[in-house]
Order: sequence, then structure tokens, then C-alpha cells
Amino acid sequence: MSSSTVARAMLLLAELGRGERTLEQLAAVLDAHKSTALRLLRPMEEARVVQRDAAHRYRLGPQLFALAGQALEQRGVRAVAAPHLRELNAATGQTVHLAAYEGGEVVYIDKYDSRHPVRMYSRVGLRAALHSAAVAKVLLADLPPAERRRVVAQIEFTPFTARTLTTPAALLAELERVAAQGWAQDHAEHEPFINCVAAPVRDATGRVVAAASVSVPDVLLPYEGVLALLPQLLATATAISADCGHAAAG
Amino acid sequence: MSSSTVARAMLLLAELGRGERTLEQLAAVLDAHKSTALRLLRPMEEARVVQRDAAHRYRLGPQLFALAGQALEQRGVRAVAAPHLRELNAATGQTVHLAAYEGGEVVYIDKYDSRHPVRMYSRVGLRAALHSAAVAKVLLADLPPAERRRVVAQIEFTPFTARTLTTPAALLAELERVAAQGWAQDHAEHEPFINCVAAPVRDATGRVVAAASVSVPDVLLPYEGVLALLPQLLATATAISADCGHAAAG
DNA sequence: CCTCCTGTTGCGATATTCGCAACGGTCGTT
DNA sequence: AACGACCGTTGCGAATATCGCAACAGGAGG
Repeated sequence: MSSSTVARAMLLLAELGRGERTLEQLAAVLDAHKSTALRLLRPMEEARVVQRDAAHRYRLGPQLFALAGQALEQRGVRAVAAPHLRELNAATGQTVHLAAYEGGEVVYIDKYDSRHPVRMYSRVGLRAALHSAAVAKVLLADLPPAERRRVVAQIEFTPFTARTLTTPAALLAELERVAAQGWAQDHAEHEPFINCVAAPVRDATGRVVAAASVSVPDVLLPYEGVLALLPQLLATATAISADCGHAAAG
Repeated sequence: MSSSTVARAMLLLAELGRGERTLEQLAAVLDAHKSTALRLLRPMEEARVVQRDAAHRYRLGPQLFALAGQALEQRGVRAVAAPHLRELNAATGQTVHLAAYEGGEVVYIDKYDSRHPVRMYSRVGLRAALHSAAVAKVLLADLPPAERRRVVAQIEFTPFTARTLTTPAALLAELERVAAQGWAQDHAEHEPFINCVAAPVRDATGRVVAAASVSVPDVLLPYEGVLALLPQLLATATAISADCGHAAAG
């Protein structure tokens, strides 16, 4: 019993995320008449969530920037972490991510690109793979056991590479290890030639509220070199935690 | 004859932009029953455009990050300009903006914050004031005369400061000046103690596709000092234009 | 243990939406 | 310059999804 009209509108937004579209193309996506698509788009255009150029082609509008900005500001950790992550990015020159666990998924909420011209397929707002991403391991490792098992049970263990963990048991064991050692790695488990390390950010209650990570392609720095970045990463995560009110471990 | 359902959904998004809300609060915004708000929110939650925490409080969701990211990528200029703006930001240490004219309004499509801890009220996705922002002057100055007059005629000349231009005639004269000299300034016309300079970015056809600006609070650097940044700004804008395929002026 | 509060569901009345078909504007072609 | 094709836009009944209501469920707090 939910509004199918709004659902269709969301479909249109997703489609426009793939590029500019004409009214007819959008109508085709809905499998509906052009006039239907037009009537759905009009309020979104008025809200500046979508926009149309002179040639009547639709695209995503500037209100999305504003909403996304507000959404990010509502994620308190992000603002606190920003200067530290920027510094880590500057010091290592590598790609730095910040991710959070929200409603059963792990979402990237900030990203600082590598200085080197390497493409990494990640984007703020995308979900991380729960069984391979280092940030996901860090965040899952802190969940209460019951929820952890529940989440792990629902994962599809897509084998991205030869090293990807492919069973719930293997992942649960890995999470134990991560919880014990206080950091996680992704040793070419998601993409063949990319290694990551991640560390937890804790708030005043001690709960892990986010995970920071460094991701490095093999060609830039081999696996052992990435592990050598751990001290810097842990220092960064500790500093962020401190700014979040987390008392240093005692 | 447009969908009022979608319009209501947009209202909810705007409200959530102001902070987390409970279902009842959102229903109050619509002046509708709780169940109505619930049915509107459900598809948006499924699309991850909104999200709810354990306490059933709604907030903006991560899909907005993804959509905004895609929307920005669709703005070609932004990617091209990014490295140059980053460099200008590093060189001057001041706040750098990139704005574009889209459908009758001037929208910030990128921002690089000042190194100094000064708050500037601007955000990617927000509209610039057409009669005071330096970027707006640059962009309006390049419009065909007819559209320029039409847009100027619709401006509400809110007098933000004592120096704000308050008549269409004054703005049109200013735009002539801007077009002639190839750059624009905002000499405390929007906020009392902030000065800006802006320069046009042109594509291969010579049209102005964006405007880059530097904004500086008086306490950091007085007016004359901001004007002294002009050569760097113009060089940056020229470099971006070149990357956009604009042949250097001959 | 009970109560209160917030969110959730089922169900008719009704207002909104949908598809259709005709209109109008723009662009490219002959 | 006139024509034709194409795309977006509008008005109108039929149909359908939406709305408000009221009762239910499930925690949180006393």
C-alpha cells in the first residue's frame, strides 16, 4: 500500500542518473504514456530536482546537490573526520574513504581521491560489498553478535576475485579477527590488484560510528607497502575518534 | 495538470533537508494524515533517497549522494575545471567557487573552501543572487541581450547591503562593464565584509559556460588585495577555457 | 504490568491519475 | 520558402490509485 506514483518518480531519477534523457525515453522506462511522464516530471522540475535544457532534454537538477550537501551535514562524523582524512590523503597520496553502517548496509560518506591518476570504482553514496570491503569488515565487526549474524546471513557471497571470502563462516571468523586487532584489510578480495586497510572511528559511547580506509592499486604500492600505512591510518582514526568524544583506550 | 503526489514527495525531501523528522512531523508538513505521509515515504525509502534509523526517524538517504555525484559528473565543465580550481584554492588559500547559468538561474556547481576558518554561506546547488554575486554578473553578461533583459526584469532587487545594486538599469550598466572588461566584482554587495572577483569560462564556441570566483572576507584581505588576485583568477579561467576547447583570444 | 505513544494496516469514498487523440511549435528537408 | 516529421503539450472521460478514518501492533516508559 505505498504510492506507486512516487515509486515511478524515483525510477525516473535513477534513469536520469545514467544521463540526459528525452521525455519519450523516460516514458519508455515507465512503460507509460508520454503525458504521464510529463506530469511526474513537472513537480520535480519545479522543485529543481530535475532540469531541462533548451532542447527539452531532462537531467538531474541542482536541488540534488543541495539535498546531498544537507544529508552529508546531517552525518556528523563526516564533518569531524574531514580535516583528518584530508591530511591522511595528503600524507599518503592515496585514495581515502570514510564509510558508515546505516540500516543494514555500508555506505561511503566521503572520499578523497588519490593524487595518482588511477580510477577507483567507488563513489560517495554507493554501498560497499559487505564481505570484501575493508570498511565493511570494520563496521560489521562492531555490530552486536545477533545483528552481525543476521546481516552476514543475508549477504550474497559474490566471488569478486580468487581471494574473496565466500562463506558466512569465513567472514564471521574474519570479523572476529578484525574486532580483536582493531583494523581490517582487503587483500585483493574485491578487485584483483587493489589492497585496502581500514580502521574504526568510535564516538563517546565507544561504538564504531564510521570506518576510514586507504585503498591502493598494486602498481603504486604492493601489499606489504599498504600494511606499512597502517600506523598513519590508525593514528588518523584515533584522532577522529578523539574529536568525536571518544576517550583514548585505557 | 501535474502530479500533486510527486509534489508532496518533493516537499518531504525539502523538509528532511532541514533535519531528521518523525513521521508525524512530516505528515504535519503536508497537512495530511500520518498514513498518507507513510505511503509517500515508503517508495523513497526503498529507493534509498530517504532513510530511517532504529527510532523510526526519517532523514535523507545515501542515494542522494549518488544522484548528486552523477548530476555533477553530467556537468562537463566541473570535471575539467576541478584541477585548476583546486590549484587556485591552494595558491590563494581563499574560497573558490564555480557557477553555471542553467534555466534562468545561477547555480554553484563546485566549491573549494578557504584554508582559513571562515564561514561562507554558500553551498553547491544553491542559487546565487543574480544582482549581487560576481559569478552571476559574469554569466548574465554573456547572455543574448533579449534574454539578459528578460532575466534582469524578473529579479527582485533585495538590498543586501548599502552597496547592492537596486535597479535594473544599474545592473544592466554593470553587465555592460563586465562584458567589456572580462571579469566582475562583488564589492560588499551581498554581504557587508566580503568581496569577490569572478571570471568567465568559455567553451569552443566562445560562449560562457561557467564562472569561477574567489571570495574573501575583509578581515583576511581588504578590497584592494582581492583585486590583486585578479591575474591569478584570470589565468585560471583562461586555463579552464583552454581545456574546454576555447581558442585563446586573438 | 499497564499505559501511552508512534507507526502500521484494511477498507470504502473520492479525488487524482492515466491513456487517448488532437493541437502547436520547432527543426530539418525538399 | 513551404512542407513534413517529430516531440512536447493540453483537455477530457474512464479507471484507478489515493486519502482519511479507525482499529491494530509494538515498544518505551512509568
